[in-house]
Amino acid sequence: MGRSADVPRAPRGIQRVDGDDTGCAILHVDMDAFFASVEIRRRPELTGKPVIVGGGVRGVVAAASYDARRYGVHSAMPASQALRLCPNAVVVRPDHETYRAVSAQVMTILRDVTPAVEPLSLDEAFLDVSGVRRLFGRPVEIAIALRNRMAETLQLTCSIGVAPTKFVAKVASSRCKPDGLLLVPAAEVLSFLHPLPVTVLWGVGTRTAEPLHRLGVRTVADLARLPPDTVRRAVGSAMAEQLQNLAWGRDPRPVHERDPEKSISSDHTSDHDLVREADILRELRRLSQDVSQRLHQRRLCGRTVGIKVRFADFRTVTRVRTLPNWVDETAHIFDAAADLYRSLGLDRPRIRLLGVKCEHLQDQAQVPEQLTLDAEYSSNSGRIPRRGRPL
DNA sequence: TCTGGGGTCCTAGGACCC
DNA sequence: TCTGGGGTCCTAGGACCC
Repeated sequence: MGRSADVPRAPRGIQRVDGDDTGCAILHVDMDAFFASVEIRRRPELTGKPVIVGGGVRGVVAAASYDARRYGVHSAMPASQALRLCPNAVVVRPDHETYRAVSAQVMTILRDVTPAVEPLSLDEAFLDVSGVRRLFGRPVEIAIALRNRMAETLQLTCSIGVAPTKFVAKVASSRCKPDGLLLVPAAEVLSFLHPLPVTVLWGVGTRTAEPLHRLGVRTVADLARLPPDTVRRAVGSAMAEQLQNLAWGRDPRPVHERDPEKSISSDHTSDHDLVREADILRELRRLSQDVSQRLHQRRLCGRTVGIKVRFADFRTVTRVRTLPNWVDETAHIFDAAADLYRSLGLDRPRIRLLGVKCEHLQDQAQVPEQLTLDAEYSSNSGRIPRRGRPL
């Protein structure tokens, strides 16, 4: 079947390929409405329809096709609200296994160009193409070839930003979506960034935007020109320095492969609030088992176990405990989680979400065997030396 | 309107050690 | 008798990102 002609052509995005791409070695590749596009590819009858991936009693939108976005639907929006905005949307339950498999194909295509690929999530990655110029041509030529390759072999569209730094490349890809390609030449970085809203900066979400807005900061240029002391007082010193660097186009972070994972967690919002302790403990055990399985898959164990409890009123508490031993078995993780839960001393709680996590991760091979033995652990259980705040 | 699930990083205070 | 300063680890909460 001549499928390449059937690539869903939502509105074609901005295409800017002219200009000097010398020094623009960073590409940010972002698949368009990834989960939704994968679902539409699997069920072509959905082409042209508003598709929402997500849903559930208390669910949110994980991805929305561009036909759904026209109604104001966007990811992370409560599904109930999305359906009010777009009652004729087709709601599809997420199928993360398939998304992971397609994501692996995407990353393979990227790594065919260069090993310098840094995945950010299933549907996004940075590439540093400075080392493959002789092999594959200028950065813009590489970006064009990648977009063609995605369309031909995967029947999926992506948007690519080409720029001198990661941050600018990422902003560029977000400004040309969907199905776009945007080059930001080195000489034009500031004229590109400065008119944009300050919220495009990495780290400026709704909360950080508040003090900035109070200072009259609306655009990246406003922030760039503010005295550093003023920015520090508004957002703290670490954040201030980072934001002003980004605002002046300074972003020396290299493209590198992912760091090892630092934590593994599993949490779940129940369709209906949990109130009975037996139900709560059953859920903690299920989550502990999930965390344990993923630790085993990665041949890891952890030394710190934590829980998260979100009440019906959305108030959230977390508790963590660093154990004397490394753990990876369900029973050990659950024992610690249940102990932490009981230490909260809750009286008839209404709980909408429970979570379990493990951190301080270490390769199983590097952990002395006897430290994970059951006997040793259980003799400690419940009498773990505590520091800091009593629970 | 009613808020998922997977993560990372930062802050601030306290304990503890040298 | 009064009391420094640096460094590390631990914990709770929160902001942010996809």
